This record gives sequence, C-alpha cells and structure tokens, in this order.
Amino acid sequence: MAKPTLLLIDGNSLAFRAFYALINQVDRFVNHEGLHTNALVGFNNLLDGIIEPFNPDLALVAWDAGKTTFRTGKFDNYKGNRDNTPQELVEQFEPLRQMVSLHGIKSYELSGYEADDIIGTMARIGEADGYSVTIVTGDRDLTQLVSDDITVWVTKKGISEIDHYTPAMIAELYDGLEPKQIVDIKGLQGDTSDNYPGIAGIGPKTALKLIKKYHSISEMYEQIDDMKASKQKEKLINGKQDALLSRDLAEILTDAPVTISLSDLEYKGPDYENIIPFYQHLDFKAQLVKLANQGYTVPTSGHNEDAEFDLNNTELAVSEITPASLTHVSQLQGTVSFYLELDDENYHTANPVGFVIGNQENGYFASRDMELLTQNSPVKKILEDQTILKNVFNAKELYVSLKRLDVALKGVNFDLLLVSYLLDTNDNNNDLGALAHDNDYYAVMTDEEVYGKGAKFAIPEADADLFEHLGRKAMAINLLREPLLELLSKHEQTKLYEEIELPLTKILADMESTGITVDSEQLLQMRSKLTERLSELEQKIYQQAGHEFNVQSPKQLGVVLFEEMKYTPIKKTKTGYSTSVEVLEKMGDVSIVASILAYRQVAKIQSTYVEGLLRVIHGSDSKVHTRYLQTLTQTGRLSSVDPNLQNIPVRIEEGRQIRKAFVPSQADWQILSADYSQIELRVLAHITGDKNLQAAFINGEDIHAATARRIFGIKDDEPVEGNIRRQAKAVNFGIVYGISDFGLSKNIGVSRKEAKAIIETYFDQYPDVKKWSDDIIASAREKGYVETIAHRRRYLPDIKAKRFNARSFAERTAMNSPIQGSAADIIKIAMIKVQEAIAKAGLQAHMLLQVHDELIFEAPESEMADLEELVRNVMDSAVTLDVPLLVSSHVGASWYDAK
DNA sequence: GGCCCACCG
DNA sequence: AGTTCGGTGGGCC
Repeated sequence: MAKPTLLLIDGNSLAFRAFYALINQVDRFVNHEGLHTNALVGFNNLLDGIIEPFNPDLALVAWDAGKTTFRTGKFDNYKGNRDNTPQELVEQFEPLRQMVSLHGIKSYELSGYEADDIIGTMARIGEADGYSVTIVTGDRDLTQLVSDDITVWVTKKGISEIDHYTPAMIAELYDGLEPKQIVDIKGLQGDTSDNYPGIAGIGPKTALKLIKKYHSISEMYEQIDDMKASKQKEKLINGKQDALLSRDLAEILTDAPVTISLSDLEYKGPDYENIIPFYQHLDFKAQLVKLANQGYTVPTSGHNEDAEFDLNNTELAVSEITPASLTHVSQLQGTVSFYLELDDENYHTANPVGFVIGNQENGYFASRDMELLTQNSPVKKILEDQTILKNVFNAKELYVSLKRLDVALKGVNFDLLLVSYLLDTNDNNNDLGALAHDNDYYAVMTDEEVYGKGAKFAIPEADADLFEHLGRKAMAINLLREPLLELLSKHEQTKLYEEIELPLTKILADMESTGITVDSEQLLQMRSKLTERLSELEQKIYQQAGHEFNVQSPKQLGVVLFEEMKYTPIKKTKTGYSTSVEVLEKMGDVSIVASILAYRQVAKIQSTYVEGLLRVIHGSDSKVHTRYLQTLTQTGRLSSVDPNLQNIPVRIEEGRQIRKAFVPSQADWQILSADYSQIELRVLAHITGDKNLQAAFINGEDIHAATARRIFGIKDDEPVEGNIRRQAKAVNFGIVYGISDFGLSKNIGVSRKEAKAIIETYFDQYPDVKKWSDDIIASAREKGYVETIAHRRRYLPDIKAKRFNARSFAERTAMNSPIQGSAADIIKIAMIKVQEAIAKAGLQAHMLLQVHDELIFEAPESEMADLEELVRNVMDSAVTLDVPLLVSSHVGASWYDAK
C-alpha cells in the first residue's frame, strides 16, 4: 500500500517569492480597501494549483515567528543584511494565514525558531512515522533535508515553475554528495542572502572539492595537519571559527521543541462557505468565477455599488429549435438577445456553428442549423425587423456574418462588447464570459473554458453542452444590459454610445464587407523584382562579412558586426546587441551596414506587404477585407487587422509603390483620399485654450514655422529655414507625447541642455499648454481617469504609482490620450456624417478605409468632383472647435496616385 | 510566446 | 533609472 502523505509548506519563503514575482505590478494588485494582494494572489495560486490536487493526508504551513531566533543568538548579523520587509508585504501576512486556514491547512510558528526548523523537525517525525513527506518552499536551503522519504519542491522563476529535489538529483547537482553534506558546503562557502560568511576566499567550486574529499568540515579539520602547505590550507586554518559557525547556522534543526504532533495536521480541504466572502474581500474575481463554475454560489458583491445585480439568477431555459417551437420563436417581440457562434475570429471567412435567440420572458432557443436563418424563416424575419430590438455581443461581427448569410440585421440596440469597452477601455477582451466576469456576472463561462484553445479548440459535440453555453451568453447579454447602460449614463457617455460608436459599428461593417480591390498582378511583379534584389543584397552582405549567416537574425548579425568585425556596440537590448536602424545609422559610412539597412527595408516590403497582402486577397472578389477593431485601443482609435491597412508604406518611395496595387473595384472609378491637416495639434489648441496656438491656426499660418519663430525668436520679416522648421515640428509633436529633454535632444540632434531650453521656451510661448498639462495630470490623479471631448474615458491607475517609471508613463498618457482620443472622436463623427451625406446625395461612392486622420473612398469618375467637395465639407464641419479644421484631398487611379 | 525590428498616424 | 503616444506583423529563438 502507498504510504500516507505529509505536506510541509514554508510559508515565509513562499510569501516572499510570491510577493517579488509580482513586484512589478504591486500597485495593480490592491483590493477595494487598499490592501495589497500580490503575494496573496501568488500564494493562492500555489495552494490551488499544487496543494489541492496533491490532496495530502496531513498538511502544515510553517511561519517564522519573528526576527529573533536562536541563530541570531549565535551570530548577531544573521540575515543582518536584509532590508526591512516592505510594508506592502507585511500587511499581507495576516490575510495569508487566514487564507491558509480557509484552505483547510493548519498554520504553526514557534518563538525563537524559523519556519525551516519547524519543517525539519516535522519532516523527520513524519519520516519516522512512515509518511511520505513533501516540502514546498522557495528556499533551496531546505534541500539538505532530502531523503528517500522526503522530497523537496523548490519554486523558481518567481513561483511559476517548480524543481523537485530527490537524493538522486542532489547527487547529480553536488557531484555525488549526500543531502546532509549541503550544510558543510554552505559552511565553507557562506551564504550572502542569510549573511553568514563561510571562509573568505572559498567559493562553491572549492567547497565542493573539499567536501568531496573529506566528507565533512569536521573530518576535514581532523586531517588538516596532513594537508600540504598552501594558501588554501592557511585560509582554512584561519577561517575555522567562521566555518564551524556558518555550518551551524546553515543546518536546519530536526529537533526543535515543537508543541504540535502529526495528529493535529489533518488536511481538511477548502472551506468553500467561508472562502467566498474572503475572496470577495480580496477582490479575487477569477477565483470567484472558478468557484461559481464549480457550483458554489457567489452572493451579490456588497462593496461595488456600480455593479450590483442578481448573480444568482442562473436558471436558464434554453431549448433546441424544433418545427413545433418555431412558432414560439416567431412570436418573440419587444427585445431579444441574439448570439451567433463562429469557428474562427475572422468573421469574413469563419463558419457559423450555432446561434441562440430569446429573452428572459420567453426563454432561449438555440440551433446549429443555419438554414433556420435563411429563406423565409421567422428568425430571419425577427433579425431584419427594425422594431424588434436586439441585444448582442459584437454587433459588427454580427452585421458582417449575417450579411454573408443574406440576412440584413436591423434594430441593434445594445452591444455588450461595445458598451463594456466604452465604460472601461481595459475591458476590451473579445470573450463574452471574461467580460461578464469583469462586470461581476459569473453565470457564464469563457469560451476557453468551454471550447479550449489553440490545437485543442473544439465546439462541443453534444447539443446540450453547446446550447447551454450559447444560452448563458444570450442571458448574460440580456441581464447586463440595464446595469451597464445605467453606468454609461452616469459616466455621461450615452451620447458617445448612441450617436457615435453604435452608428459607427454599422458603417465599419459596411466598409469591411465592401473591401478594397487589390491588383495581385502588380504585387506579383513587385515580388519577382524584390526577390532578385534581396538575393543580390544577401550575397553582397555575405561577401562583406566574409561568410554566410542569417541576415534576418539580430543575434547572428550582432555577432558579425560587434564581435567578428569589431565595431563598437552603441546600444544593448535585454538579450544582446541592438541592431536597430537607430544604431546602424550611427555607425556611419560602413558598407555592410548600408547593405543591411537596404536588405531590411526590402525584406519588410516583401514579407509584410507584398506576400502578406497576396495571402489575404479573397479569391471570390479580388479584394482584401480588413477587420477594424472598434473595442481595442486605449485612446478610442480604431485598429486594423488581417490585413492591417493602417500601416501601408508611404514615407519611402520604394515601399509607397505598394499603394499602386490598391485600385478601384470598377472600371472608370477612382480613388479619393481626404485627410485632416495637423488634427492633433488643432485639438491641442482647442482643449488647452492657448490663445497663441489658436491664433496660428485661425490665421492659417504654417504651424511648424509659427512654433519655430516663437521658440527660436525669429522675427516676422526673417525666413524660417528648413532645418529650423523641422526641429520645431519635432517639438510640436513631442509636446503632444510628453517628450523629455533627453528624448527631444536625441530626436533633433541638439544637446540635452539646449533641448531643455527649447521645451521651456515652448511653454513660455504657449503658456496655457503648460497650464493644461499640469491641470490634466492633477485631474487624472483626483478622478483616476481622463476624458476626450466626446467623454471617452481612459482610466490611469498608475498615475498614483510609487514607481517613477509607471507614474511618469501615466502622466504622459494623461496628456496624450485626450488629444489623440478627441481626434479619434472627430473622425468618427465625420465618418457617420459622410455616410449620411453620400446616401442623401444618392452617390454610388463607397467609403473604404480609415487611417486615423484620413478617409479613403472609391467612386465613379463622373461623381468624383461632387464627392470630393461633399467629403471636404463634412469633414471640416464635423465638430466645431475654437480653431478651424483643415482638410486636404487628392484623387487618382490608385491609392498611390491619390496623393 | 517573448523579443526584436520595421511599418503607419 | 529612464527618458515620446497609439497600433500590427514577420521572423527568430
């Protein structure tokens, strides 16, 4: 029969490990009362992930009882070099013990002894009583206890990985030594973290060699006279006291006067009833979700008034649609929730795998049969009925997917994904379950929990399982609607939602479905030319380097440049030499560097753009259909994926050629591009109220020249030289980003001192810009968030962080987000108005793309003049600011030509 | 899956 | 001690 098991846990060392594993995020793990929880989180994961599955018969967590122990009596400086335990950790010790207790594990400490000694003692007692003992610790010192019946698990990499120490492993690590000899090694080499010395001048290698030869420190000194004279012998003789003391300190007691016995240590398992309020107190939402999914009820959370609704309403009435129940479905009215599941995130190509429709009053109806959405089905009728309001999750995905099934979705009224994102841009997770959990609703699982991820992704075969999940999603959408809409209203975001984001969703869906035509012939021609250039450059580089290597590997390139060719490294990355453009350009006129820069440029065009685009052209219509992510960025911008059409090359001619492949979808049509000029600087002028900055725009001045005159004191009748204007331009942009003197000096190539003076002059000349910057940071600190002109909100928890870096970052973000985000608001409003105007004018034109401050259209040549005027008028009047908005536009046969 | 690098506004 | 905002994608290791 297998032996009974005893688990001994080193509470202090694991708490330290857990704390420091998440030290970078210490300010993020704080509960609603301000208690830090990073160590609690890590410790809890350990208990859940390791201890619970292990399910021992007996378990104990041992804790240090205080700073003074019998070891400090022997050696004043024992652990004397340790900094005081941070307050953020100290405050977690008491809840840690509660947590241990709620997991059904006994805690124990003993005055005058360390946790190690309790563990050593209990381990030997357990071993003698016939237990298989496992010790879990963050401290490798405990490996001295390893025996046939005692295994030591030591966490590493924070606490995410664990090494299992057995006698065989010790033998391997210490060249055949036994576990108990580790203390002799430590006696000789010392321990810097515990601050005992060992023998000066004896390191790990010598220590190992000596103990291998003499077995122990005491045997070594017995034979020391026979040792031949050497410096080492002298060190050993002089250090005898230190060695004996250090050995003593390193040795873990196995006979501490503990007052507990094995019979006190029964492992009871978690106390579910009481651990839930405990987790709630700590704001451990993920843990609550786990418990809820295991069937443990989570009562309504008390502290978060904003999100208080009935989590216990988990009764779900979901049934498969049958010919008979179709009558019920057809009678649905008022408001319904609809959810369509796809087998892939790219909804332009994914297959629908099931859907659900219904509400709380009439129940939910699910099916895998997509035929039920087509022809004259009642479901299609409901979806196309403007008067029946739909609650959905990700309306844009639904518009596009349903359009592919020939269903024209109407009456979308609530989009859970969109609303959650507007409430908190961090809630941009595309998973409905996860997002519901963020809003304290736990009666639905995440897709990963139900479907798995990666290679394991699979839609459940059993109808009951799939329909339950779909039904719960639909129910979550319905139940979250009211509380979240109420929050929107509290945040003054109802207009943002109803008049900007929700209408925009439909427009983006149409743009995506329309797609833009890509001339693959053009790309194929480019590809063969670029292939040739790449192989020429490659050969040249090999010649310059003297051998072949992977030019695309920064690591190999670093070796070639900075080791073999002995150029001086200018900058390092975390993993080695930096070989970025910035570095390579600083290396000056070196032929291999020029070749590499050229190679990189061409390789980028080839792989990302030529080949990347060719891969995503749809065979059916020769177009690419990007997806705009409307709920991702922290500022309110869109992003574009599969393919990304917001970063098509433009600055360098060779890359710009790519734009020749973007052409109108029909003969005799053209491309129109219209973009806002300096929209962010205009927004800056508006929201800061700075009269000097506003005057420049109102008077139609060249803003960079105007800034140049101000910061470099150039008189009105003197010209602004190109290089000076370029510097001023960098300053104008830098201000928007919260640049430092360091950053500006690097950017425009002046000294740091000069850069500092320039920034100061800028703020003198535009005093209200300075005032606004200070004010917005103060406001962010007070409210915890910043806002755009349309009340788009970004929370900045780090604005109060103690860490300089995190705080500075938050301060720059506090300035930049209202500017970048307001610009995003403006172009979104413009898109809605342009679409309306095009419809009203009865034009055939399509809006195709948005690139942050630019809109791209296609239209018949015959209506292009009208379209251009319409677009310009709508864009420059989209909103009224204290400065004018300026739009420039161009027409051409391709995107390249519309410049 | 993280890192480096390069492209966009 | 680090130093300019917001993104996506390819390739390496």
